[in-house]
This record gives sequence, structure tokens and C-alpha cells, in this order.
Amino acid sequence: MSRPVTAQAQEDDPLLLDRQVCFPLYAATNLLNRLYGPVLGKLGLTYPQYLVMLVLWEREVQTVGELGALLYLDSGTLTPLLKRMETAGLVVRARDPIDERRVVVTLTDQGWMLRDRAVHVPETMSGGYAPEGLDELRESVRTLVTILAQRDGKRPASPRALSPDERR
Amino acid sequence: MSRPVTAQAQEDDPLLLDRQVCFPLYAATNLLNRLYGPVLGKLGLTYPQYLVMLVLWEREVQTVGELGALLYLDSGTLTPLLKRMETAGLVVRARDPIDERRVVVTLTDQGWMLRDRAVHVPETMSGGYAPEGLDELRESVRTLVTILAQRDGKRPASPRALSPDERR
DNA sequence: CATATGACTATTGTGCACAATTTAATTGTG
DNA sequence: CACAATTAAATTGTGCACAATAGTCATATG
Repeated sequence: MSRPVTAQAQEDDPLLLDRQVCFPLYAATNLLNRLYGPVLGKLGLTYPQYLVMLVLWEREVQTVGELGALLYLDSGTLTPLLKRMETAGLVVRARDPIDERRVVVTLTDQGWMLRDRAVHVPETMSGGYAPEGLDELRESVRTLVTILAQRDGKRPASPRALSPDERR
Repeated sequence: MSRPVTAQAQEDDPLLLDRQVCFPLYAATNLLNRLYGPVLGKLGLTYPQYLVMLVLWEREVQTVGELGALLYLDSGTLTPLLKRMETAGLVVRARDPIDERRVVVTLTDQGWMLRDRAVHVPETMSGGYAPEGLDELRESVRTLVTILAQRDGKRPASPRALSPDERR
């Protein structure tokens, strides 16, 4: 039993909440979601839906798999999300006639029009001024994402060197 | 209609996915959750449950409200989560006899014992080596969290200077 | 051509996360 | 004491996020 005698936290304890890198990332993401919520709500979007729109406004047509690769999401998340966006009239989903395994997502005219209203979202969210060092922060987190994605991606692949009992 | 003639992204477009700070934070959080999942799963914990345990291992007894303040979560998230942890035998929830509005969360012996197994989680997750500049990243994100929490907190509070038509 | 193998999406079930509402207990004020 | 205002937690309903599974199509190989 590790109940500390003093019930006090030790300086070098690896389990101190303040030592974790993951926790502030988690908290920042929740807070951002909460702050984006009301702003995007006026456009009829949620935050992940907004991300999908950002991709489509840049590229117009994407398959579910491409969207997932760009946003680090899988079809279990994207399929119902895209169905809601289709119901809202922002996108159309259709099987690719060339390769019927794929589902192609296309912007509707309404989806394009929404862009004009969304242009002001970044400015609204930043509140006019950007905190010092925000660009550096973005690049640091992007580096972290690259590292984590590598580590995550190296689970299902591993072409042939996959031991039979590799955790199910 | 803002459909670009070239269907090409402009360098200065504020809606470029690569310009957003929020997106890498979102992606990193999802990836971290995914990577923590299997490790914490062996302890019978999810990631937010792990965070609750980190707090309780530091302080042993907390109310639902205190947990929420520390983790930036509300009772709608914590109540069902804590019920699952109670079912799992890690914590006990009980009304505070002093103030029966409060619910006090206390570690069980089993909850304390889990700490010995959790000590190795941070090391396991870092994979032995920490990416360069991780400490700086943590501090940057913590600063961001402070800023965002301020902005978020100034919605319900604002003691008397609250204009009557302030969004609802 | 037959079938094995891999790729891609959809489905199912669990667990967050939050807004809005409800219920109950405490505090403040006449 | 009565009673309005405040605070704390629980409840309800919607929308992610992911693991595991299933089903469908495409391609390689015999």
C-alpha cells in the first residue's frame, strides 16, 4: 500500500498532476471546445464539423478516409458526423463509382456559402489579440502531433513482423 | 459565394487548417487518449478517470465541485464517471454531513493500492525518452489554459457588472 | 476463373463532454 | 420565522471518440 504517511505530495512524484504534459493539453482542448461552441453554434456547426469544413473549403472533395487521415479520426467518428452534416444540407455523401469501397464527400452550394460567415470565426475566437508566442506554441504542438501519430500509426501496420500474440 | 476560382488555398487565408492553433491541440489530445487507452485499460481506468485518481492520490478527499474546478469539468461529466469508479470499487461517494449539497469523494483501499501499479504509467507513456523541449511545451500550454479558463470563467460569474442582455 | 488477401466504410456498444433543466440544501433578508 | 436568492449536484438530451466487428469491394495469385 502506498498511502503516504504525510498525505503530502512529493516534489519528484511522477504522478503529480502538475508534472503531466497530457493534462494541460486535455484541459485546453476542452476549454477551446467550450469557447468555440457558442460561436460555431450560430453557424450550425460543432467543432469537429468545423474542422471537416475547413478541409473541404481547401480541397472541396475528399473521401472519408482522406478526411480521417488529415484530422486523425476514424470512420466510426466520421460516418455519423458526416451524416448529420448531410442532413443539415452542407455536404453530400456518395459512393465513388470507380471504387465502390470509397465514400466521397462533396460540398453543397449551401456548404460553400457558409464559408463567408465562417471567415470571421478565427478573429472572433482570438478576441482581437493573440497571446504572446502563439505561433511557437502551434509549431511545438504540431511537432508533438507528428511524434504521437508515428507512434500510433505503428500499431496496425508493421507489414510482416507482427508476432501472433501482439495484444489481440 | 466564395468558391475560389482556382480551388486553391491562399497563403493568407485565416481558415487554412494549418493556421489554426486549436486543431493540433485537438489532434494531440485525441492521439494521447488513444495511446493512453491500452496502458490505462490494464489498470481498469480511462484517461479522465486516471486524472481523477491523480488528484485523489495527491489529496485523498475532494468534493465533486473541487474535482471539477481542478480538471475543468462539470458535474454532468463527473457524476456518471465517478459512479462508474464507485462501481469499480476505487472510490466512495457520500453526502457531506456538514453541507448536504456537497458530495465527497474518498479513495478506497483498493483505490490506494492501484497507485503502486500506476507509478509506471508516465514512464511507459514517454517511452523512456522525452522529446526535446517537452517542459517548455507543458508550460506554454498551461499558460494557454489559464488564459482560456479566465475567458470561460467570465461568463457565469461577473458579480454585478452583468448587462441584462449578455447572451441569454 | 476462383479464391485469398487486403482495403475501405459502416455498425455496435461504451464512455466522455457539455448545455439546459431540475432538485435539494444553504444563506441572506425582512 | 418566512421566503427569496444562491449554491451544489444530478438529470436529460445531443454529439463526439474509439475499439471491435462485420460487410463489401478490389486486387493479386494460383
